[in-house]
Amino acid sequence: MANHMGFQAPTHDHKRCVSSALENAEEKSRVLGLRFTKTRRKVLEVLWQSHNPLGAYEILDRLQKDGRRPAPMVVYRALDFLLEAGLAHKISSCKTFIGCSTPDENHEAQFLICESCGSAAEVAGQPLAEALEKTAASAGFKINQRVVEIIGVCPNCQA
Amino acid sequence: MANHMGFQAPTHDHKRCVSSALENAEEKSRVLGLRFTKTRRKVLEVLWQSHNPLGAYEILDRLQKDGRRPAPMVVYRALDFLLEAGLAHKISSCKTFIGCSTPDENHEAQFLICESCGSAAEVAGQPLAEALEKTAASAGFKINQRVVEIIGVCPNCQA
DNA sequence: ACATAAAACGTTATGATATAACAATACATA
DNA sequence: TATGTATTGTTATATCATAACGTTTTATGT
Ligand SMILES: [Zn+2]
Ligand SMILES: [Zn+2]
Ligand SMILES: [Zn+2]
Ligand SMILES: [Zn+2]
Repeated sequence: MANHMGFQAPTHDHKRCVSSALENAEEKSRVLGLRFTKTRRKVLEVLWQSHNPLGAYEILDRLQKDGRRPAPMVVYRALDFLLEAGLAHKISSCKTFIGCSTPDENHEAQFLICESCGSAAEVAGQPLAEALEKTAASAGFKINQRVVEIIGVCPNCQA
Repeated sequence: MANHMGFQAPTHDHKRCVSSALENAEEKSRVLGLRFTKTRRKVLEVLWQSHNPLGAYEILDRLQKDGRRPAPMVVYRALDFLLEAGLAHKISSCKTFIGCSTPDENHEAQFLICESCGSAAEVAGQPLAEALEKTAASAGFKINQRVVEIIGVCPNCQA
């Protein structure tokens, strides 16, 4: 079962987001024969502590609580796996990482990022993807990868 | 007069791109009362040496040829000015900078970036901007800033 | 169960990108 | 020319990311 897209209400049951994300990851790894190891699981857990994207060194800080702080490589390697497996995304413009809310199928994510509360939400890509495709086609350009990061204010912070 | 959008043919007269970009910058600075100083001009010249975005330290390398290599701050400060003035853009996903090809009016740029030759082209934002707006609106999100960077293969490199 | 090879991990070191802070200089304008 | 403001020069440091290599764990064939 996939998590929802879009921004979650402040009152939502976030434990469900977490457990669902981890179950999805287990399941996807099992199906694809990927090794969802302890470190990788822990990093994904940390990413899902909130809907706010985290920098690699913030992730390190939070891993530290379970003992001594690991070296940066540990986190970057785990992140490489999670990105590769489609279980997390990188947000280039903020140099941060976030758990994928719809890991069922691999996809490139398009994000809305709130500059007030720091949360980020994936948005459905289809209409956007078409607009990108059209734009590229008219320039004779062949798309391989899309980076779409929209910065602004989320509905929760507007209220 | 504005430079063109889209990818330039390999045979195009690039000297015109350069002179036009610098003239535009002079003019815009004059009109807005900005100080288009020697360093800022030199950095913009370096950015316009090609249609390929450059990292800050690549820019430094190229400034070096006119004497000793300045400190990174020099380039980052000049870039801050150029970005602020709408004379250049940052491409987050590549950590690079490129001269703006349509500096007449301030705008956020959307880029096509060729992973084969490294060149990048601004594309007309209107249809895309509408798609983004629609997507955001349906999530109740208020847009302040857009990052759209499409990676793929340019028409020149497909031929 | 055992041997073997591949994958993942731990650790140290280093590279690449970006900013802070402050003194010195150039510039606008009164 | 005097005065305040913007820009520059310089040193140091913060932040983000990867290289390299030896050890441990895991999967697989015998
Ligand atoms: Zn949640
Ligand atoms: Zn918010
Ligand atoms: Zn040109
Ligand atoms: Zn190309």
